[in-house]
Order: sequence, then structure tokens, then C-alpha cells
Amino acid sequence: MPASSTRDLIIEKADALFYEGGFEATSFADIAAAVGISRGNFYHHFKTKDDILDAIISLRIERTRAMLDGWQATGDGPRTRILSFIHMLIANRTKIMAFGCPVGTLCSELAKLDHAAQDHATAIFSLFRDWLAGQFRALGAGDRAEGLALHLLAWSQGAAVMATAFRDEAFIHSEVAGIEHWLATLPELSQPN
Amino acid sequence: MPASSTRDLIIEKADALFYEGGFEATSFADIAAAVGISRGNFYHHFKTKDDILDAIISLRIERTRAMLDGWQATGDGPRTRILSFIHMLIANRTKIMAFGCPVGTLCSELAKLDHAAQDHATAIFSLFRDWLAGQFRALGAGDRAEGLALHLLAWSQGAAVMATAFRDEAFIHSEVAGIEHWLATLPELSQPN
DNA sequence: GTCTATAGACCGATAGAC
DNA sequence: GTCTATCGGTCTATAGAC
Repeated sequence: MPASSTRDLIIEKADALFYEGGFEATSFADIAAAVGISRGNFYHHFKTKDDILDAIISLRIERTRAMLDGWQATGDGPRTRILSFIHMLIANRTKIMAFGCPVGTLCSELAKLDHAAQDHATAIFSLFRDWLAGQFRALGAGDRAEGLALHLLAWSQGAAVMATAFRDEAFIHSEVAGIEHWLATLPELSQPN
Repeated sequence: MPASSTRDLIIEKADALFYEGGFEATSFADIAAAVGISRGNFYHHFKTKDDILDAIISLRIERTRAMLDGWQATGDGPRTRILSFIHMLIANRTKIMAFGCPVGTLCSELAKLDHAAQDHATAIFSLFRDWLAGQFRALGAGDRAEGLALHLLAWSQGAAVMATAFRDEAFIHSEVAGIEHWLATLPELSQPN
């Protein structure tokens, strides 16, 4: 079976639409139009809107895991790996200023909708948290590693929210600089990089 | 004028519904049911959904201003006033874990909807930013005051997003403790309180 | 009689679902 | 393609204060 089936195309387009317009505000018609198929064809692949959402979250989990594995596979030390995470804010700054963080905004929207997929979406955050905690552990943070990971995640989320509200690119850069300084001067860590 | 009571009731109920369920996902029928009036009566007070959104944002701006003025009117020093802001995270922790920060989630949703009221909603953030900057200025932060204010806002937003995603009350407390420590050890500030 | 608040029928469009 | 429910929004009628 070819990898880029219609189903994959639907997921791909719906992923972008849910990110840029929100889950609730995106209709089947929007997705069908973006894919270029009829709505009838659509239901052959997904029975309900929630099914698409689950597929999208699964895709994001896969891609996040692949990205983290890729960073892990380099010869870089944990500090450099953490910087790779931080610099996502810069790399994605244009989209973040327009639509926020894909993970944070999805979790917030699903919380308000009291949606069954809440935990599934939060699992993306858990991937980042665990991976970051691993880096901090490698730096000698011990049992503080998870707390540091959560704090770093929160910091990046706060930067994303404010950058979206104020459409302020300079603020993203200043927060990233702040994180880098924090990382460089963390008192608990014993390893230099 | 006696007319304002129903109107005020609509705003109050819609404010809660928009916060807890999101703007897009809340219908006129939901609001009318919460107020206990017919949808026809509803349209006598507000012509469009955007009208009520504007009214809600204006209400939030008024209430925020009143709260900040109240903190300003106390005999407390700027450090204690900043702590009042931070401790909102604790006071509102239950709602934040369920629905996120009212301001941050609204701004994020309106950004995705590309809604005309985006700037109006961001004005609530601006109130906090300017007030916090005033406190930092009083502490001798000089032209760093606004940057510190934005950073503190971002920190609280990040804590709110993560607390919502993970439903983690302990995390809120640990972030608040982190902010308090940061505030107590800020190197730039010359005033003791 | 006028004005305002209220109710509820009604509209076209579109939603998710099949 | 078709279903039903519901969306935001419009319309008219009524009830009562002045």
C-alpha cells in the first residue's frame, strides 16, 4: 500500500486546519475542500470527527517521537539537545505568532470542550517532558530532572501564548535568550554540557 | 435604567460560558438557557455574537482595572503587589486546571479564528503588563521594567497551560514558589520591597 | 398611543452523520 | 446525495409601564 493514501492526505490537511483554525471551528467541508474530495468519499475513511482528531494526535505523537529520537541520535550533549528543543520557538515563530503552540492550544481547547481525547493530546506534552527530564538527568539533576523539564515546558508555553497575543517576535527571542541563560547557569547541574 | 439588569445577566452568564466552553463552541441557545430567557429576547439586547463578545471583553477590562486599582490602593509595597498578581494562580487553580487562563485561552482562540476582537482581548494582557511594569519600575528596574512584566506574564501563562494539560495542582504551587524566589532574588532591583 | 422588554415562530445555511 | 439538528440571525406579536 502506498504511504500517501487518501487517508494520509486527509490527516495531513486536517492537522493543519485544526492547528490554524481550531478543532471546533473546522468543519468536514473545510477538510474535504482542502483535500479535494467529496464529503461522501470522506466518510469512507473516517466515521466521525473525533476519529480524525485521534488520528491527528497519533500522527503528532509519532512525529514528536521521531524528532526527539533524531535529536537523541546526534553526538551532541544534553545541553545542546535541550537547546534544540528551545530553538523550536524560533524556527516556528511565524506560525506560533499566528496560531500559538500546536500542542498547548489543542490541549486548552479540548479541556474546554471536555473532550475524550484530552489525555491523548496531553501525551504529546508527556513525550517532551520525559525526553527533557532525561537530558536534565544526564546533566546530573537527579530527581529534580522532571521538575526542571516541566518548568522548561511551561516557560516555552508561556512564551508562545504571549507571542500570539501580542504578535511580538522580539519577545520570543528575548524569552529564548532568557532560557539559554537559565540553562547555562542552573546551579544543580554537575555536567558541563 | 431598569433595562440593564437582563443585559448584565446575559453578559455575566455568557462570560462564564465562553470561558468554560470556548467562544466558538458556545451557542446563543446555551446562553439563553443559562439566563432563562428566550432567544428572541436575547437578540433584543445583542444583535450579533460578536457584540456580546465585545461586551464581555469590556467587562473583563473593567474588572481587571478595578482589581489592579484595588491592589494599588493598599499600603503594600510593589513586591507585595506583584505577589498579589502571582497568587491569582493559586486562588483560581481549580478553574485554571479545568479551563485554563481566561485571558490566555481567549486570545489563543481568537487568534485561530482570526477574529476582529483579537486586539480588544489582548488589551486585558496590556493592563496587566503596564501595571506590573509600574511595580517593577517602583522597584528600580528602570527600562527593564516592561521586559520583566512581560516575562512574569508569560511565566504565569505557561504555568496555566501546563496545569490545564496535566491537571496538576502541585505544579501550580511549585511554579508559584519559583516565581516568588525569582522575585526575591532579582539582581536588578534596588528597593527591598 | 408609545416605548421597551419579552417570547417564539421562522429563515437560509451548514453542521455532523450516514 | 440526503438526512436531521442546530447554527446565527430576522421577524412579528404581545404585555405592560408610562
